[in-house]
Amino acid sequence: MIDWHSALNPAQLEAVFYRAGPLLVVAGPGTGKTRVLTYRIGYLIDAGIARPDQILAITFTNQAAREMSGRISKILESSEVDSRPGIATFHGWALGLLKKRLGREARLLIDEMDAIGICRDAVRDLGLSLARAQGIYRRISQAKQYWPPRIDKGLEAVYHAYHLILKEYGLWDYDDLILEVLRLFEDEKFRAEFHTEVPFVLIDEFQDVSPAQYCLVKAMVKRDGDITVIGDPNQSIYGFRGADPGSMQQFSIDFKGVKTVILDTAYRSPQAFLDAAKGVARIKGICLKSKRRHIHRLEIRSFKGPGAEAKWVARTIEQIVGGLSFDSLNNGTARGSNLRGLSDVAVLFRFRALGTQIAKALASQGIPFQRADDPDPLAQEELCSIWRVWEAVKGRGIQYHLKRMPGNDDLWHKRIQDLRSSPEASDGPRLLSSIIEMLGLDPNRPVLRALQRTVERYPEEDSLAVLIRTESDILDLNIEAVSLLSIHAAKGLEFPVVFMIGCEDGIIPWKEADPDEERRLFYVGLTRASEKIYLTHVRCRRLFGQEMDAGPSPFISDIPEGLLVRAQGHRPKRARKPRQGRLF
DNA sequence: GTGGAGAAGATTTTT
DNA sequence: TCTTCTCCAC
Repeated sequence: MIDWHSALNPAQLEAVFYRAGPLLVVAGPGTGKTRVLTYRIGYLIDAGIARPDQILAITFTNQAAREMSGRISKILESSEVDSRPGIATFHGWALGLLKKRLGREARLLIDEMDAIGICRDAVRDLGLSLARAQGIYRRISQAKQYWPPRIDKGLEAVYHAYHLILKEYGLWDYDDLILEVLRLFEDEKFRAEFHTEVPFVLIDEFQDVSPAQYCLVKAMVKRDGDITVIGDPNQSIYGFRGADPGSMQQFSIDFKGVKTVILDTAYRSPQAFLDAAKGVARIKGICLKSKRRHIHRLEIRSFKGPGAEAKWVARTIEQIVGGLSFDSLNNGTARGSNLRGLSDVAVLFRFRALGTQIAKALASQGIPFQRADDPDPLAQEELCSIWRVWEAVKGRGIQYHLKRMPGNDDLWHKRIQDLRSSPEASDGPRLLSSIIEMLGLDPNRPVLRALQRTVERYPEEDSLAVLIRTESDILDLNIEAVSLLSIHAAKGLEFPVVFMIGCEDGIIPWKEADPDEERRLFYVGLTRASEKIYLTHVRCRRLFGQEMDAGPSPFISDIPEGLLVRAQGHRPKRARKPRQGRLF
């Protein structure tokens, strides 16, 4: 028996039990968003309202999908349900649906790296050699965030050339998945069938859906259907991808009789952090109330340059995990030991480049850390070649992969044909060894051995890309290491101690970005912390060869002064110099 | 197909 | 400033 009432607060209960059509849940940071989603799914199943296969929950990342699956399994431990609800990202779900629906007609999904490569080809074919493929790809992708795609005049030629190549090789890029599914849904009959088969839809992080995804949501669910969307307009930080903080409001207009539930009890952040964040994001109306009683302040420090900033961050982390409690750090009175581990600490920044210096400083202090922006393992040449041969052997995009293999096309063609007709084609581990041998790689290299083990562990997994990426999964929060993250990447995560570095005008807000979105980004950063926040800025930073010395971020002055502690970056100069002169 | 010179451009990111 | 890409010569 599940004890709903002790697991959920009244607002959460209202959301979980609501049964009369479209539901909009506005959930501030740390108010139990995932909790509501998982319990709602659990309730639908446990109460016999829905069969698991009638439920589809869409999350923002694969990681979130995995986490939610795990939590639902836990909730349903005691109930006798054998199947599990569908939980996936938009893209993951779309790909599955397309494969099921189109069978052999389904195309091969390529990643961004390959898509940029194809853009390059398209640009070359058009004789526009000066244009930059990466920029073009970004613009094409931008256009495909809308339905129908918004192709501006200057882009038309490359856009069509790019898609012609995709078609020729039978490929889809990630954005195509959404658009192709939208195409499926244009068929009345298909739509009606879907409405009957999957009548319960839940969407997480709704403030960040793209316009095309929004259209898809409208197609997936009837206007008065059983849809739950949950999100926080103040955490909408993907405007560059077309997301619009107004989409939550729009939901109330587009769906019929929408019920709105507001979750305003925050379990993560202390009130001071919420108030500070609120000041920056200029939030009116909804007021989050913290359940955490302690008095906390945000500490601000100023440094001469990035080097000093990084060094200080490293030293402070060392102190924190060295066993000093926060209270003793703050006011000099040691009160018990709040021992902290490295995984309790995150360093957040506006963009990658800022993380590099911190990484260096941590490395030189011997502090273990992990970065969320580690490069895609498939970008490594060997792994990429292995993946290409694997895919070709599986019959996916043969022509395409052949073109991209180093060396002679015909030779590879023959080798791949041989492999395809041999028995190991359907035996993952054996296929992998053959490919490694064929490529002349040393099978004893640690990366390849790790890959071999992974393939053995998941013999039913057909996609090597999935295996490679799962293994080197971006961020493992259980590892004892400091997390270095962009603020974007930190969305949805929580850490006791958060450092936000580079709080300077021109960095956050980034000078070319939408200032309101930058405010929301700062809001997201501040609401990641549950115990301690350090904000740092430097007086002079060199970025892209240019000196930046515009002063601290204007957002800092939007934080009520009473919530701040201003501390010197290092020993004050004025005190030291004259004394030294006199004494020595 | 490689290597060197020169130019361009440089957030944020999911799949 | 630094990296990444393009172009052209060999």
